[in-house]
Amino acid sequence: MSVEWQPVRQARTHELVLQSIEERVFAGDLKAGDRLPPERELAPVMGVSRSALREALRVLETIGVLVAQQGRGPDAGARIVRNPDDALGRLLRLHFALGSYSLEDVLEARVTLERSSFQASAGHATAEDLAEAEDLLARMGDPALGVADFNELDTRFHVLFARSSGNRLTSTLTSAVRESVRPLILRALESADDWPATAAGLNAEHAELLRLVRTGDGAGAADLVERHIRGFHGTLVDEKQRRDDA
Amino acid sequence: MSVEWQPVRQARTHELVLQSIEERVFAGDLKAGDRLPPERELAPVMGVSRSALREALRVLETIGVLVAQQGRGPDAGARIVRNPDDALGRLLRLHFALGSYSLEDVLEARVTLERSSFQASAGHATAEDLAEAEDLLARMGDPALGVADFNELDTRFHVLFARSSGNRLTSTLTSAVRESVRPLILRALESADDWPATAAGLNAEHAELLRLVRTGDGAGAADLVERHIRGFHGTLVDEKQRRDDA
DNA sequence: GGGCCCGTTTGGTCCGACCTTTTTGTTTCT
DNA sequence: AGAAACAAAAAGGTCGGACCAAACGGGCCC
Repeated sequence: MSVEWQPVRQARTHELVLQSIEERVFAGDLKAGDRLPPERELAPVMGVSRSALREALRVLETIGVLVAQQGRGPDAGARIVRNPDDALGRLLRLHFALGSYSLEDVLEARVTLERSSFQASAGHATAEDLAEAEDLLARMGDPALGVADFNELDTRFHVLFARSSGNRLTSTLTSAVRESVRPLILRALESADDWPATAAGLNAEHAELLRLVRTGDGAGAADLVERHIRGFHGTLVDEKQRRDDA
Repeated sequence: MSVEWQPVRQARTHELVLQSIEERVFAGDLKAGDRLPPERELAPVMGVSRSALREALRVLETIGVLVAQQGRGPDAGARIVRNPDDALGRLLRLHFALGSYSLEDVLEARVTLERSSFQASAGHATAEDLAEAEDLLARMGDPALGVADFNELDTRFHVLFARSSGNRLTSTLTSAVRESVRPLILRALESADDWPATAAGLNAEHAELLRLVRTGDGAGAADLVERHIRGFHGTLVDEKQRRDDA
C-alpha cells in the first residue's frame, strides 16, 4: 500500500486557536470549572482578532466543553464545563436527518447499546432510579395521554436506565442515539392504527423491563429490551415503507 | 412531580440562524451536496450580520455537516456534507480529557461496540477489507516498528473492522471511542516493560481475530476482541495506578 | 494549443463601534 | 441605619465595513 498524500489545507486562524486551547485541556491546564480570560484580553495575547477567537469559542461551546455568560461577577465569562449530551444529540440528529445513517443502523446501535445499558443497570440501579422508573411507568399508563407526551416519557424511561447503568459514556451514547430517532418515532406513533392498544403493549413491556432490572436479572432485561426495540423499530420500518410507496 | 421552571435564556442570533438551517435539513430542503448561498447574500436575507451567520456556519462545520471552500467554481462556497467521524472523535477526545468519562467507562463502551462490530464484520467483511487487514497485520509485525506507528496501525486495524461491519453508526461510534483513548494508549505502550513482547502478543491476537472473521465465526471474534480489549485496558489501568501512586 | 495574466467570486481576517446583561458600588431618601 | 434608586464597570453579543487570500474563468499573446 502506497503512502497516502493529503492536501495541505492551510489552517484557519480559529483552528489554530482551537488547537491551542485543546492542548491546554489535554495537558490538564484547563479543567472543568476554570474560567477563560475575557475575550478582549485573550485575543491580543494569542495574536488573533476577537472574531477569530470567538469562532473558536463557539466551536468549543457546540462540543459542550464551554459555556459563556454575559455580565460581571464570578459566574460571568467563558467557563469550561462537561456537557456532552446535548452536543452529541444534535450531532446525531442532524446526521440522521441527512441520511448518514440508515434506520437499520440506528436499530442495531440501539440494540447493542441498550442491551449493555440494561444489563449493567440490573446491577447498578439505585432505589431512586427504580422509583423514578415506576413514576414514569404510571404516567405512561394514562390512557388519555397524548402521543407526544407518551414519546417524551418513553424517551426518559429508556434514558433513565442508560444513566442508571453507571457508565456515563454508554449513557451519553444511548440517549443521543435515542434522541436522534425521536422525531421519527413520534411520526410513527402518530400514525399508529390503534394507538391505545399500541401504548398498552409498549407499557406491558416497560413494566416487565422494570421488574427484571429490579430483580437483578440483567440477561433477561437485555433480551427483552432487544425484543422491545426490534419490535417497535419493525413497525417504524413498515411505516416508512408505506410512506415511500405512497 | 411538580413542573420544572427553566430560565428563559434569550436566544443568541447565531442560535436562531442555526435553528433555521437545521429546520431546512430536517425538512429535507437541504441535502448532502447542496450549496448554501454566499455569506454576503445570505446574511442580509436572514436579517443578521455576516459575523452571526458565520458563527452558525462554524457550528455546522464542527458538527461535520458543512464544509467551506474559498474561491470560485462549483466546489467553492459552503456545502452540506456528511462527515460525522472527525466531529465525534474530537468531541469524545475532549470530554475524555476533561474527565467526563472514566477509563472503565471507555473500556466497557469499547467492549460493547467492538463485540458488535466484529460479530457483524464476520458476516459482512469484503475481500478488500480482509486484504487491508492482512496488510496492516503484516506491517504491525515489523519488529523495528516504533510505538507511535504501531499505535497508528492498531487504531486503523480496529476501525477497519468497525467499518466493515456495514453499520455506519456503530462504525462511527467505535472509531470515535477508540480515538478518544488514543493518546492514553500511546503513553501506555511507550512505558511497556518489554515492548517487543507486548507487540508480539497483541499481534498474535490480531491475527487470530482476522482468522475468525475470515472464517465467519462472529461469536468467536466477539469473544476474542473482548478478551483482547480487556487484557490491554487492564495494563492501562495498572499503568495509570502506577502513575497516580508516584 | 499552451501558457500567462488578470478580474471575479467566495470565504477568511481584522478592526472599531455600539448594545445588552449582570454585578457591584454609591448615593439618596426615609 | 436601612432600603431603594441610580450609576459605573465588566463581560459577552451584534453589527458594518474594509481588506486579505484562494480558486476559477476568460482573454490575450505567443
